[in-house]
Amino acid sequence: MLSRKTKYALKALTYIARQQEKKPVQTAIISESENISHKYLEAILLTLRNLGYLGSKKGKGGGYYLLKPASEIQMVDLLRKIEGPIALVPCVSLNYYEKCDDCPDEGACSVHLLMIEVRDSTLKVLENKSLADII
Amino acid sequence: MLSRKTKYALKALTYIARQQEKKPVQTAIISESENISHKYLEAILLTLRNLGYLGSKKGKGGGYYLLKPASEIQMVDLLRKIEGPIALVPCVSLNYYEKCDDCPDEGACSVHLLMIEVRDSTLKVLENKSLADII
DNA sequence: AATTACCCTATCGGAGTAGTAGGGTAATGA
DNA sequence: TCATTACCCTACTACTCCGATAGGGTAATT
Repeated sequence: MLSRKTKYALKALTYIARQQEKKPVQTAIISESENISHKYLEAILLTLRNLGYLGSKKGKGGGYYLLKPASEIQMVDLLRKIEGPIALVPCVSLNYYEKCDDCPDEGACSVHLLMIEVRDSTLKVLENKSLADII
Repeated sequence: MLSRKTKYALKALTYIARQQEKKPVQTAIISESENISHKYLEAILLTLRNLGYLGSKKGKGGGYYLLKPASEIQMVDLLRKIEGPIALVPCVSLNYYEKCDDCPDEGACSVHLLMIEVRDSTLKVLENKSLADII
């Protein structure tokens, strides 16, 4: 299941990306439009900024804005950074790999092999999606 | 992420399905072979029995056994019943649908549309997999 | 009748999530 | 300059779920 945090991050990014002008968007506006708790959204936007997706401008007329064109923001990267692994079990994760403490042999594990297939099909979708695609 | 419960359930089922003879398999044997807490496994096997996947036999020489051929046990069904929804957000779940409290219009939600694609690609994998396929 | 193995209830610590509280700091415009 | 606006940061809390444990009860074999 996708966390609310990730969902909010996606919604906020699409909201910002949808703006015609490059003007910064205020957090209050996003939180009202998308029905997200204002303070909670602040924390998320801050994360997105620290990840290099957003820039911010303080003072009157300030807010958040995209640092890259929406077409260059890939869904896979975003989800991995906010949500964590794409894979459903750590032992098939490409970016967050962890060995199972119980499995002596991954190659012989039926769950392992099944989850690789699931992971790959999910990746296929996410690797071909940018922020621009979902606006 | 897949819960340990589901992973254990899959492992237990494959273990039972691998037996040549139709003889019942004891919980103790499964828990030792697959490194699963014995008591916890008991609860899982009980669930699988109540779901109609397994039968059980008490007394000496008892244990659990498959009620259906492995080829008729579909991964989608199993995962849905043990783990819950396949979808990553409730609003795109086919079997566990729930409306988002924040979204006024699902059709306009970018997250919604993206997650439908992810769900469908996952389903495509799981719908073509039976227990027999992953042994 | 004793053994074996299934069956059930209750409980618990730990981890993570969503959200709140409250304040601080920097940069605009007037 | 100075007040306003809006970003920035820390800490805390209520809540839920998960994996696991404890301890016993019951039914069916040999």
